[in-house]
Amino acid sequence: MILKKDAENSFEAVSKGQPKPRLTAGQQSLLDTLQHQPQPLSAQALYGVMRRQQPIGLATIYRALETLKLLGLVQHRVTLTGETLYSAVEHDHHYLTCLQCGVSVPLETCPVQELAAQLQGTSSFRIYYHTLEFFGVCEGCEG
Amino acid sequence: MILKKDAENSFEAVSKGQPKPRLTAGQQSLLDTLQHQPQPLSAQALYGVMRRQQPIGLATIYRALETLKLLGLVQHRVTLTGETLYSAVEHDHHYLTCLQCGVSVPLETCPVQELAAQLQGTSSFRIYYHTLEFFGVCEGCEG
DNA sequence: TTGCAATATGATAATGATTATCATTCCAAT
DNA sequence: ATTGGAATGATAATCATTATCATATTGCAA
Repeated sequence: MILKKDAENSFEAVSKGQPKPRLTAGQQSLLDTLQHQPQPLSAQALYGVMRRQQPIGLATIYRALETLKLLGLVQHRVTLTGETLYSAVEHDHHYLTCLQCGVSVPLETCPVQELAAQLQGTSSFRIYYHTLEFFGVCEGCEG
Repeated sequence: MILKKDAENSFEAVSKGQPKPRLTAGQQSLLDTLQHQPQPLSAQALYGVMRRQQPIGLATIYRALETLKLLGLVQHRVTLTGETLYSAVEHDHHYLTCLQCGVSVPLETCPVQELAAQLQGTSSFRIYYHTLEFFGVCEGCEG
């Protein structure tokens, strides 16, 4: 999925004849915040970041993330410790994670785009994003 | 990674000159149970299943799953509701999940094997398994 | 075989991220 | 301006997972 970078309302970029919900100020604000992060963030971390700018409740963060996820604007992945990390849907960010120490190394390549496109045609799903993660043991832990 | 199906001790199949820990009775039992499941199961579900055969504590299930994961014998994935599902590492099981209703459709193809092999060489990781998941909205929910 | 040390197990309490609740506030359309 | 519905905040509740700790089991050496 391709996302125009500086679209007024980012939703435009992915809506394809869908009903067009407007983002609330809070949701837009969260999306902006997320788009300026170099790393995926947990809801709690976002809470900390955003609260420095404006008063906002934790529950609102969770709800906004859920909404944005449903709109295909935000994607998630789950760490080994069970926290969910969120990021704006822009590029692919895939990881190689050590099951032992938990360190995650971002990957460059993503061979999944083609399959995604193919699935889009084959299945009856409208595909928003995907996760691809490798798990193993890193050199340091390989003892 | 290829796993001989009826190996005495399944660990043999993936150990490649590693220190060779023996599985405890409980761990082996859990692995057997998992290998006979057609679907990935949560720890709690495994607790329910295994308890019908023999007395076993929930904490033991979690510990055994962790151990087997570190040995490369068991893999995990996390559902939208936050529960972790475990399965024996045998085949690839990838999914297409609806963000709205949560339904998961298993996929057939897996284009990741080559990349995995490549990564094995490039990175300093010993790769055990990977997850590949697509998220979107299914036809029914596409309102 | 006996005894010791290390590891595994069970039961249960504690943790912590996420959700549900509910009263209040904001918005859009009448 | 008024009203109905959605959004928000604060907080309590939920629930999978972890930590704790006492007990049981195993591996190993004498």
